[in-house]
Amino acid sequence: MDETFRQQVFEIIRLIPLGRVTSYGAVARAVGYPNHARHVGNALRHYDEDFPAHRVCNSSGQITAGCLAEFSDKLAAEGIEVVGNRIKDFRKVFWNPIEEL
DNA sequence: AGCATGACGCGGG
DNA sequence: TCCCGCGCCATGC
Repeated sequence: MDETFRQQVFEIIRLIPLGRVTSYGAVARAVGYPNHARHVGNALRHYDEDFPAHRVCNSSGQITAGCLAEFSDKLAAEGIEVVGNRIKDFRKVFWNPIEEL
């Protein structure tokens, strides 16, 4: 994917409010690429210290295996509980980028 | 050009 | 809800 795609993905994710989360697919739709959820994930393979990548999970509220430990800690620090690899009350804390445009 | 892969999504059963 | 299959699409070999 091109650089602008990544820029927009990062931009949207920075907008996620503290204590809320969203999904790869939702971000993809928000930047105008409805069928590129996988690429959103790819764009997130590297990010800065302060970047809230932990606020992004799949459409069913599950955290990807490799980042489980790190993400659940950060999420817990923001008041979001993680049970197993799943975000508790996902529907409640879900933030939809589209509705915020 | 063909095939596998991946921080994914969705509809069915 | 869980599990599965299929769709999706850039990338790399």
